[in-house]
Amino acid sequence: MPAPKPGKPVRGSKTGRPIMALLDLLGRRWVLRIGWELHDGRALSFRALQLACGGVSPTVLNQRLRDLRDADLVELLDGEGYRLTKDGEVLLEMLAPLDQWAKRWARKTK
Amino acid sequence: MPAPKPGKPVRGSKTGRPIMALLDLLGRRWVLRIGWELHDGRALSFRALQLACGGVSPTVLNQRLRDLRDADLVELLDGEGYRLTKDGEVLLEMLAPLDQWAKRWARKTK
DNA sequence: CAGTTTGCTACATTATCCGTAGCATACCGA
DNA sequence: TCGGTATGCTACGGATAATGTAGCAAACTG
Repeated sequence: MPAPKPGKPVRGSKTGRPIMALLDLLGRRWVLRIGWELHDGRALSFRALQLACGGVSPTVLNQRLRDLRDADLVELLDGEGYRLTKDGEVLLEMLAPLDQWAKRWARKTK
Repeated sequence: MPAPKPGKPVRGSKTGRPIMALLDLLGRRWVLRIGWELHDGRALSFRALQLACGGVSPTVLNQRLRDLRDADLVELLDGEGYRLTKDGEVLLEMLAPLDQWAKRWARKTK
């Protein structure tokens, strides 16, 4: 499955609405987690990122990184490793409050 | 794979950190989309929801709905169909700005 | 020149998803 | 009482995606 692009039909939507492409992308396995590990300008090498994600298989990791790079959310810097782009940072700042929500969730679920 | 719970080990994390469980849940296929279709208190029948999601197979849809119900994000109301719980609404309000972001993204990607 | 680290690929196995068909229950009008 | 329709949902077989292990080629390091 190719990386979702706004304007193109994606899984479950032929209209090309940007939000649909985004939901498709973010809903792919490991994408949210990868973003989470890279937030706040943190750059990680392929292997460090793999480790941070609890040992994802390099196959999927690489595929997701390609998806994210195609979407201009992540970039590979020579000698620095992978890092969020400016756009990627903006997107992930939006997801930051999820951490708080999750903590409340944990308290309630007990 | 069982529905992720805060406090329990999930895919890629054995620590039980709530955010990890949440990222696992939200990263499952169709979860974000289902939430998106149900936002703002909208209740949809199983079949209407299936249609709204572009014809997802009922197998996965049911599995995801079960995940979401286990997480108390979604509930099935007799005669009303599926709807977000209060917690679910709060979570989805956080994701609302994604729509704006996606639109800017679309403009840039052109 | 051996050892390490880099990003990444190959390959076989397993898990997940998909599409279609269909079941059981409940309602609704004739 | 008999379709017809809608409900939530399951069965099943085939397609697709993810996993785990091994390893390669290039760059750097001692």
